[in-house]
Amino acid sequence: MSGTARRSSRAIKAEMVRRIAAREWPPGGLIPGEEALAREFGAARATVNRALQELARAGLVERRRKAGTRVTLSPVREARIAIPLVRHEIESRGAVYSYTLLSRAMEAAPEVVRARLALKRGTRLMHVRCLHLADRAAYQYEDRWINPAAAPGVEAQDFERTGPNEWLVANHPFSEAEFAFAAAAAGDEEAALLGVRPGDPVFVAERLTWLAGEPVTLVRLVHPASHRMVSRL
Amino acid sequence: MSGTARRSSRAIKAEMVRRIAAREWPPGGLIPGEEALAREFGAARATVNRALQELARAGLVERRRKAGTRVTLSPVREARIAIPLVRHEIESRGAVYSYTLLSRAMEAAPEVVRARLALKRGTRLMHVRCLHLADRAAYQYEDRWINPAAAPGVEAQDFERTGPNEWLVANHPFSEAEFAFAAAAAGDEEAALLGVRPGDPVFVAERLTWLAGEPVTLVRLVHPASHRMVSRL
DNA sequence: AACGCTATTATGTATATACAAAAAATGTCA
DNA sequence: TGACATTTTTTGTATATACATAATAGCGTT
Repeated sequence: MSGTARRSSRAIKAEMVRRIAAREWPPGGLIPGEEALAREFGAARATVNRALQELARAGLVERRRKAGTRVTLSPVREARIAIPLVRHEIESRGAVYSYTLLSRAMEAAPEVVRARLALKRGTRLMHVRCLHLADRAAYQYEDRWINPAAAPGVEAQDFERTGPNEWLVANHPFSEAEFAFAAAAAGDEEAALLGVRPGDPVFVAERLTWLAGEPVTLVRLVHPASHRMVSRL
Repeated sequence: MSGTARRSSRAIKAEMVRRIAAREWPPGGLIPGEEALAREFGAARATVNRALQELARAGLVERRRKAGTRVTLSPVREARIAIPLVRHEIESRGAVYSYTLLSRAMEAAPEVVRARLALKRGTRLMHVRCLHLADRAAYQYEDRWINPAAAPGVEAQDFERTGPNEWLVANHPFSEAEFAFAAAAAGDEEAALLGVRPGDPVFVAERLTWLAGEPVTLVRLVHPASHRMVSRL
């Protein structure tokens, strides 16, 4: 109730991180309960709770009711990777972006796609294939399936001048997403489009998005091996 | 009962997601203020605030004081990628982890390594090469350079039974890191070790860490192309 | 010992209240 | 008009309180 500076959950969190780093709270060790910490820091339990929940989300501690909170034994560090629009990615490198539509059609979803999107057999999806170029050189090959049920209006889009991602991002936000990255050997068609030899290594990013539980789109983005995805922690 | 469920921040969040999905709250559109929403949902403002903050963290809405909350128009989203210990990664798949040390020596840093770590010419580093196996099959080839100035005690480690990463995470935490992911063609030695043919695609992860500005380690982790790095948003 | 019930306890979350902070909107003055 | 200070609005966060929920520990019965 006092007008003095309150203990911020951020400061509390920082101090907790320090203790974990300094091994005052050793890996695997049980740390004091929220009430005790609240007393120690001179803060409300809710404030300590917030700090601890954030640490738990960051993977530094593990919490269980009744059992208490303990420092994670093997802190899984996390790297954050920005997923920009291809166009911005290319333009930010000072290159000229251009775009080519390869194909666009409503098709019955192939079994692999249907299964990954958990759709009913026979569902028809919009299938778009296109190429993104940086300074006229192939930069990314995009093979995308869009669920019209979750993205009404797709069928009216021709995707002649702008890619489906730009349209989706502007019109159909997603609430959940799954990303996968891998290396693969270029297929004949991909190779021809990207200007590499069949069998050459390519960098593949796959993205699957949902909005409120309904699958929106599954996309496979293929880059030549020279592509590097970089992230700083 | 349904009364409590209705007031939960989860339920409120779900309803908000639904409205965004249904475009009742269109992309770029301003949504009602917290107080109005609290009244509408029959909840406290703190509860609505929590729901909105979670939506903001997920990138679905953008919030600014005084300006209010609006549905995100062009989300430059971020994927978080977990960087676990190889051993845990393998064991969590239910496979048996094993480890083989290939070489360990103090060496003058090659020019490429020296430059990336911004070290003085002639600096000697610990060079460790090893292999991580899942159920006796090659899973990851590790080629690592460690700066003894930032990781005192390396020279006393033989790395016969456990890899350098386990020792590093337990003894020399880092404050900054740079990650890079790419596809590459397997070199002759890598290919032999990983059981693939030279030139076959491999997935390469590079990691560079610093502690308080001083470079600690540079590591190149090579996986067969079957490896997928997955992340959920 | 094995099982199941209950009490205990730490975390999880909602609420009302109060105040802080940021930023847009507005007013003031040269 | 334009720069700068002030007001107002909206989100951000701390607090005390209350109750919910999950999981353990303990007890008693068979």
